[in-house]
Amino acid sequence: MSTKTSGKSFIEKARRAQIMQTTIEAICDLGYAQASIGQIAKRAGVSKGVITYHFPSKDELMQKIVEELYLKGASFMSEIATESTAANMLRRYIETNLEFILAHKNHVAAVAEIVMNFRDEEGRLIYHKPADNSIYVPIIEILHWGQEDGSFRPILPSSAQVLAMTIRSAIDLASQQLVANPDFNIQEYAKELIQLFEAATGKPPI
Amino acid sequence: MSTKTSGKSFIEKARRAQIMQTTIEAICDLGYAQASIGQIAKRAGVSKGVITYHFPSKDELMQKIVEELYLKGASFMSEIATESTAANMLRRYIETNLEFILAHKNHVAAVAEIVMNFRDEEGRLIYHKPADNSIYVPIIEILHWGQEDGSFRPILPSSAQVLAMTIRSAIDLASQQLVANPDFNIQEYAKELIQLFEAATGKPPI
Amino acid sequence: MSTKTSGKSFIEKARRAQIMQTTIEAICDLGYAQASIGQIAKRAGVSKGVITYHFPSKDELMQKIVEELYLKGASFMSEIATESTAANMLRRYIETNLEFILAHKNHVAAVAEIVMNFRDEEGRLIYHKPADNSIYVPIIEILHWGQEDGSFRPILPSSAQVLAMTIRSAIDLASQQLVANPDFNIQEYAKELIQLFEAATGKPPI
Amino acid sequence: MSTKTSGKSFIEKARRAQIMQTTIEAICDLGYAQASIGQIAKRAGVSKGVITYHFPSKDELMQKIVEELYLKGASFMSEIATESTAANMLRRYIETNLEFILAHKNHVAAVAEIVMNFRDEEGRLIYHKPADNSIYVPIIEILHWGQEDGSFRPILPSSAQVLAMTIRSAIDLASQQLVANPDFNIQEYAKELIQLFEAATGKPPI
DNA sequence: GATGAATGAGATTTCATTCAT
DNA sequence: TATGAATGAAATCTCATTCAT
Repeated sequence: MSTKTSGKSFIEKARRAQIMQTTIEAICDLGYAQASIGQIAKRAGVSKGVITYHFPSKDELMQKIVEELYLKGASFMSEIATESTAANMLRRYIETNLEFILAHKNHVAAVAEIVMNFRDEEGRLIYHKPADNSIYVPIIEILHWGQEDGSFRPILPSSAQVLAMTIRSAIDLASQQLVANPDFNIQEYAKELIQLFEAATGKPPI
Repeated sequence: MSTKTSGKSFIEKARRAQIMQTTIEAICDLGYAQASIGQIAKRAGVSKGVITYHFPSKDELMQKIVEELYLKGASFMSEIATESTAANMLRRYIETNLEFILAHKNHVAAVAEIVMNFRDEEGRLIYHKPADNSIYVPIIEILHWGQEDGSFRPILPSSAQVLAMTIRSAIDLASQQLVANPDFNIQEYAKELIQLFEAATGKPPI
Repeated sequence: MSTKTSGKSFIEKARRAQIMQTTIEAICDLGYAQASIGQIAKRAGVSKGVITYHFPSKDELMQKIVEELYLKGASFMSEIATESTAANMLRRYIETNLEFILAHKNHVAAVAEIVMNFRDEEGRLIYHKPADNSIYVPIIEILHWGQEDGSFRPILPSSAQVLAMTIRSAIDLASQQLVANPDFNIQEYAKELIQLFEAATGKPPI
Repeated sequence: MSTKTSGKSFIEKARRAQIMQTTIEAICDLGYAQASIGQIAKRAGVSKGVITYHFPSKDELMQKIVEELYLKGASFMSEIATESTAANMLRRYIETNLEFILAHKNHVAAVAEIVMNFRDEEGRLIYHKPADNSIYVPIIEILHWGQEDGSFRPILPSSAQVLAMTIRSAIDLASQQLVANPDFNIQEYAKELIQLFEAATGKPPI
C-alpha cells in the first residue's frame, strides 16, 4: 500500500516537474500565448490528457510555475541577510538577484511572460497589483539602513522609492537580455551595475 | 474633385484612426492576446468586417500602431538635440522621454504589449532584435560626449553600455506604472530620475 | 436625351463587356471559386460596387457569361449545315467545333468551369441536366444520315449514342488542353481526330 | 496490449474512413466548394472539431481522398497485364477501367471534383500537370504493341497520342454520367466503347 | 495514471451584397 | 454611374477541456 502510494506520489511529482519544465521551455521559445497545452504535450512527448490530468486547468499549471519560482526565490534570497554594512548589502542584493536569474534563467523568463499575460475573464492581470510595493521594500530598507550607518549619501524617502525601482528594473532587464541574447555576460553586467549604484548612492569624497 | 478625394480620404483616415485608438485601449485593458478583432469591433460599435475592411489583417493593424508610435516618437525626440552640455542633455533626454510617455501613455503601453507578444508562426518575436543596440545608442553618445566636455565622471565604454541600459529601463518602467497605477506621479518620477542619474554620472566635488 | 440614353447604353454595354471579359480571365487563372467579385474588380481596376451595379448578383454575371457563349456558339455552328455527305459533315462538325474552341478559348474554358461548379443553395448543378441529350443530338443525326447516304458502316442507335458521346468528349478535351498546355496544337489535334473518327465510322473497303 | 493498440488504431482508422466516405458523398452531392468542414461534420453527425482532429487541415483530407483512390486504382489496374494480344489488351483496359469506375463511382467522381478544383493560394491547380502525359502512356504502349503484333491497323505516333486521349476521355465520361444519371448503363457503355475502338484500330478486312 | 477521442467556443479571414453619397 | 464603407454569414482552424476506456 504505502509503496504503491509513494510510488504514485513519486511518479506524480516527477510528471508534474517534467510538465512544468517543458512548459517553461515552451513559454521561453514560443511566448505565453502560443504555449498551448497541445504544444507542451507534443514537446513533452505525452498526450494532452496527461497535462490536464496532473493540472486540472491550464491556469493552475501557470500558477504552479509562478509559485515554484517564488519558493525557489524565497530560499535563494534568505542568504542575503548577512552583510555588515548597507553598502555591502546593496552589492550583495544585486549580486544574489543576478545569480538567481542566471541559475534559473528560463524559469524566471517564463514567469515574467506569465505575470505579464495571465489575465482573468474580464482582462485584468492576475499577478499585477499596481499598488503592490512589496518588491521594492527590501531595497528601500537597505537604502534606509544606509542612512543610519552612513554608508550612503543622504537620500530622501521619495528618492529611495525611485532608486529602488531603478535598481529593480535594471536587475529585471538582465533576465530579458539573457534569454534573448546568448552573448549576454551577466557577471560583467553585475559588476557594472554594482559600480553604477555605488556611484549613485555613494557619499562624495571630501 | 479635391473635396471628394479628401472627403474619402478623411473618412478612411478617421475610421482607421478610430480603430487604431480603440485597439490601443483594448490592448491596454485586455492585453494583447484578448484584444481580438471581435472585442475591438464591439468596443468600436461596428461589425468585425469593418476592421478587416480598413486593415486587411490583424497583423497589419498591429504594425500600423507600432509604426505610428515610432513616427510620433521621431518628431517628439527631434526636439532634444539642443542642449549645451552633456549633463543638460541627459536631463533633457530623461524629461522628454517621460513627457512623451505621459503624452501618449496608452499608445506607449499598447506598443509595449505588442512588441513583447507579436510573434511569427515559429514563435519568434517580430519586433525583438536581441543584438539591436540602437535604442541605447543615443544615451551612450551623451555619456561619451560627457567625457569630452567634462560633464561626467570617467565612465568606461562597458560601464556606459550598462548605464544606458539602466536609464532606459527606468524610463520604460514609467509607462508600466502609468497604466497600472492611476496615482503614479510621473513628473515627480522624472525629477527623481534626473537627480539619481546626475548622482550616478556626476564628478565628485573636490 | 437620346444621345444621353444611347451614351449610357453604350457605356453600359462596354462596362458589362469589360466586366465579363475580366471575369472570364479571372476564372481561367484562378478557377471558379477564387474568382471572387473582389478579385474581378481588382483586375478590372474598378470598385466592387461597379460589378454589383451592372450585374445585380454574382450568379447573374455567371449566367450572362454562359448565355453569351451559347449565343456565340449558335451563330458559329449555323455554318455547319452545308456539307454534301454525312462523312464530310462529321469532319466539318469536328473542325468547326475545334475552331470555335480555339477562337474563344478562355470563354469556353470559363464556361466549362462555371457549368461544373455553379450550383443552387441545395448544391444541385444549375447547368447540368443529366437526362439532357441535346448536346449529342446533332452528332447522332449526322451518324443517322450516314446510314442513309451510305457514308458510314452500319451503326446501331445504341452505338451511335456512345459514338456521339466519345466524339463530344474528345472535342471538349481540346479546351482543357488548350488552357493548360500552351504547346497544345489544336489544328494537329483536329486532323487526327478527323482521321480517327473516319476510321471508326468508315465502311471497310471490300 | 496488442488489443489496445489495434483497438485504438481501429477507432482512428474507422473514423478517418467514415469522414473520408462522408466527404466523398458530400462532394458528389454538393460539389467541391460547398463541401465544407461544417457540411461534412453535419452529415457525419459529429462536431466540426472531429474533422480537424483526424485531419489537421481540409487540404490534407482532400489529399488523402485522392491518394486513397490512387492506391485502390494501382491494385485494381495491376490485373490488366495478362492478355495475349494488343487487341485483347485494349478491350481489357477499357473493361477494367469502367469496372473500376463502377466499383468506386462516388470516390472517382469526388476525386475528379477535387482534381479540377483544388488550387493553391495563387490559384494554380495542384493536381493538374499539363505536360503530364503519364495517364496516356499505358494506352499508347498498347497501341504500339498492336503495331508489332499486327493486331491494329498502322497508327502513327501522333495518331496514337490522340487516340489515347480520346479513349481516356471516353472512359472518364462514364464517371460523370454515372453520378449524374442513375439510368446510365455502364456495362452497355463498355461494350459499345470496345466495339467502337475496335473499329477505330482494326485492320480493314481484305 | 494515461490516452485518444470528441466537443464547442472563439479567433481570423473572405466574401457577396447593400447602401449612402 | 460609380465608389467607398459597412455588414453579416460562413469558412477554416486552434484550443482548453471533458470523458470513456
